Amino acid sequence: VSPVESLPQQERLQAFRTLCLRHGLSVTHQRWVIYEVLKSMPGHPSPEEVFAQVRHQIPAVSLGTVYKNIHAFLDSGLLREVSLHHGTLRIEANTDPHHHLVCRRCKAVFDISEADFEPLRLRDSARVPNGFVPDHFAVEVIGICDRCQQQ
Amino acid sequence: VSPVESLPQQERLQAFRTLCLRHGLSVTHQRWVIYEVLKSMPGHPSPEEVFAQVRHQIPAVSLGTVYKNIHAFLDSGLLREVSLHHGTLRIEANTDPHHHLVCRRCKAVFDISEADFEPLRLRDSARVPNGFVPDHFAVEVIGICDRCQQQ
DNA sequence: ATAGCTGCAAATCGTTTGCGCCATG
DNA sequence: CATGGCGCAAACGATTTGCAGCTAT
Repeated sequence: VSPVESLPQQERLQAFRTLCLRHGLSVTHQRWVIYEVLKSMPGHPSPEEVFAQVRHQIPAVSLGTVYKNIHAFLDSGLLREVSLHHGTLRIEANTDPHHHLVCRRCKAVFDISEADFEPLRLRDSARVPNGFVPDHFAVEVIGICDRCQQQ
Repeated sequence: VSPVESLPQQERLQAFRTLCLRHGLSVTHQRWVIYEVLKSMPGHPSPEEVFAQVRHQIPAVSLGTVYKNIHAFLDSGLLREVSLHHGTLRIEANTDPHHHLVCRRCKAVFDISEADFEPLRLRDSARVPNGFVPDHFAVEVIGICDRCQQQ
């Protein structure tokens, strides 16, 4: 439970107003409820899952509104998506061990050799969920590519 | 240019036959062309992009066949996809610095604190594409989760 | 006031599936 | 000759869009 979530609703709303102001978004009832739902859901919800929850509080809400608001949050940088999501399947034809550089703006992906990293490993103290057996690491270096830099 | 790509076509085909045998796939003309196209394309092609290329060599090929073969490659482990692809957008509501554990089989995602990793960094010798400005790392620990383990 | 947001319904896009025919092992 | 793969077309699920009325600033 993060400190923000334990604040009374009044103060959470105030914090949300500030956040929206900073990110250039206006504050609507739907947007506020969608944000609260996002923050309260465990894991990494999909738009449909968010919609289902929001519906409990605003029965007339539309799925389109949920999508529009999620994009408002992502585009303004107020929230992030879990992983680059091209919306389409991408095949990795490079079978050499390597990782990826991803441009935050245009989502272009570049390869970078695994040998370019200092060895990566979990601390001995790391607490991994029960019984999860790690196999390998996939690293994304998020940043801005040359082209996008110049615009 | 990988060594495989520079072999004459005859030998590449032979290598492909071996690969298919090892992964339990039969060898068809379409499958072979799709594989060659995948290997020859720079970057991380989408099914549509592959389809467009394959069409140059087999005008009557169908998009469905491209999808089926891509899945044959992925399911058999002959190739990988670039990144976990839920097929749906996932929102990251956790704003604490953390990384992800991803189950290869069911694609479930768990959070793991950034503090659980030994410090991650690029070697000084690392060669990053011109002008790419790194911002932060996103690590996925790929493996098998408890539930999937037991099935 | 006015620019932005909402709900609705239709459109679009990526992907999957069912089927009758054909190629591979 | 038996199984699996092919092309085709229809189905499907996720996401986007256009629009007319309402709301926040």
